[in-house]
Amino acid sequence: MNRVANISQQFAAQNYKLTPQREAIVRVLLDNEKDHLSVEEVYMLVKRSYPHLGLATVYRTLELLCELHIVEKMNFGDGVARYDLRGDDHVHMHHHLICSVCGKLEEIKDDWLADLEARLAREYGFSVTDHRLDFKGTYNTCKGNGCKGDKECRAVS
Amino acid sequence: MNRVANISQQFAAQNYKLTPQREAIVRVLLDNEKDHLSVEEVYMLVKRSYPHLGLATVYRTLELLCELHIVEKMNFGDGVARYDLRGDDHVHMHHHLICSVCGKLEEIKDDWLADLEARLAREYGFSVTDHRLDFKGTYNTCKGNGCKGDKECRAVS
DNA sequence: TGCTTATATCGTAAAGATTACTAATTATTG
DNA sequence: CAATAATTAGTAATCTTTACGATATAAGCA
Repeated sequence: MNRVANISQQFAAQNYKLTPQREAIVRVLLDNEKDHLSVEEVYMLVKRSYPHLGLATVYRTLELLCELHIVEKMNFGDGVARYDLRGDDHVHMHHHLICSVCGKLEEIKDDWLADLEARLAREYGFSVTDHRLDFKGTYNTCKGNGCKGDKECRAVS
Repeated sequence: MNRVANISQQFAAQNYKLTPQREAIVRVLLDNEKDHLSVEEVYMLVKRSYPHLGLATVYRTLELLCELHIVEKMNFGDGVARYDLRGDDHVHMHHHLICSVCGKLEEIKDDWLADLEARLAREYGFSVTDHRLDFKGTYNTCKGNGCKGDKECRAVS
């Protein structure tokens, strides 16, 4: 099924309407699925198709999408919230590689933690609904390019 | 060795001084090692032993401690940065369990990801210097207490 | 000791991100 | 069509963090 129609149904199921503004925002997210857009970035992109849209509407819509578990709100330490589309099944099980040299952020869509989550249930009595796993380090191809300095510690892990 | 003296040496090694203000802040962090204090919380606590201290000094000192890899800056999605003491060896390899019902935040100090990190080096050419792993879910003992509602989605994973 | 220079602090102003709020607009219901 | 509810726009207010100028403290040296 068309993904916009699918999301439209999810809105309707919770008595929300997919207004033109909201649809324009959803389309921007779908068109930039690989990125982790900030509110400001969504705002800029959506203005191309909907020039009149207000910033507060972007905030409200992203919050709503989050409530519906369509997107995930994340923070990578650059001072702004970023949003990541969840899969159709609403799970959000992927990992990030963040390179200290080039700043690249790569996504890995496997779920490597099934064993650990079983162990948490067994040993800690804790059942996992979601997780977040980020690795910080360097790509071998970036080695020797020099480090951007220790200021990177200012970013949030 | 005394941990404050140890940290004092680390300051000196980088030509920084452990001023009375900085020492008061370090002591608050050591006395509350189990917590993940925010700047505001550190500020409140340190005022007991150093009532005259300014907020900007707390920001600057925590940034400095971060630069020296003595603390780790983190974000758990409540809108403020939080700080976590690293071990004496400066590594920061532990995990968090975050309960959606009671809000408890538990730390697990094992390193469960050595295998995955080997795999990243092998398959992705990426060498890990640090990682972050948070699990969201519920403790079995919290089940049935009712959920605080889906507003939790507003928090950053 | 006194002078000079660098470092650190204080208090607050400024910046940036997010939320709150009011009026206006659009849709829905009867 | 009138009345009610939902949504949006625009902006003000809030909150966290950073920047800045003045003051204070410490270190180096004649």
